Amino acid sequence: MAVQYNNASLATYRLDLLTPPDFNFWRTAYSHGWCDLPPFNHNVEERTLDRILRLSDGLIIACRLRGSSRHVHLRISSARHLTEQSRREIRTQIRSCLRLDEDISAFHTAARRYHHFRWVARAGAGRLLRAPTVFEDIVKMICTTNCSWALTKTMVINISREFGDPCAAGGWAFPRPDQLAGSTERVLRQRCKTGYRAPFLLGFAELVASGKLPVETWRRSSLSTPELYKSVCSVKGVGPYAAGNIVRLLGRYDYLALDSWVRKKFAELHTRGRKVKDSTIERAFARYGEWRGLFFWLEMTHEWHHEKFVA
DNA sequence: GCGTCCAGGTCTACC
DNA sequence: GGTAGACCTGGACGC
Repeated sequence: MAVQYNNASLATYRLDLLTPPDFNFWRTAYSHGWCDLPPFNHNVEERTLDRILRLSDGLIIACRLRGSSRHVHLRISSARHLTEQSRREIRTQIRSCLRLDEDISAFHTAARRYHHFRWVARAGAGRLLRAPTVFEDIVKMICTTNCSWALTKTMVINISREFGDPCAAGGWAFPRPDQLAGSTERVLRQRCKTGYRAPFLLGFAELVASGKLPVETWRRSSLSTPELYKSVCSVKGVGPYAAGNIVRLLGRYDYLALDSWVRKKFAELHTRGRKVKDSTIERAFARYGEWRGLFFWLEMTHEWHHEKFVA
């Protein structure tokens, strides 16, 4: 679902975001599968990341992001004039997606202590792409559980198309909680292919839309990580794997978020393919303390960084 | 082409 | 606290 830029009625704007010295655009954009799920899209050859954003006045715009040494360059397609307020919102949302305001210098300092992780700081790795909203991250994470990546993509595309608002440049904005809450289990099952996850997604959207579950406050929560993890686990359909990944996107890295893929990858890297208990994996990474979830993910995806990210 | 089996996380009921 | 079975889809496999 590529964003189209050939509509003559669209105005094009350009914005530049200054980035921290320890930031690498493409390693962040391609840090995990989110770049592959709409309303994100990406182009590996051109190293661009596309994103459809919803602004507070209801305007839906398309952005194409490209990185350089100290900037992220945005090309924005909009059907309406972009006010200064709109531009501020776009900057804020993209900065949040790319974690530009997250200080990971302590992580890079820790990484330099380990020979096999020295590449991390040199490469500017460690920031994980996230959605503009916690709501979107959690809906997508539920859609990753207990299925193939192809089915996850199908679910997310269908949810966006069924409930999201169309973008003039092509594609859809991700639906708001109230838009998803207005659905039914039947529609989610049959048209979105979410299967047994339908009541989980509907219940979650209803709680967020009603204000009973203020998930957007979780990114600035003062709760300890175990307390925050417990809150995330309280969402029906979110278990240890999904919660571990969600708290990473909230900026907490104490959980490994084990799923079948990383278990297999760990076995390949450490035990010649022999399966090991989860507790063995936990013990192996315990020494990395509060950053163990991030060290773990970067080790599991080390090949990506060396095969796909050589600058 | 059809039927069967299996993988993939989480929930609930039960022990 | 631990375990078994159900949930749903799509891919692999055998016929």
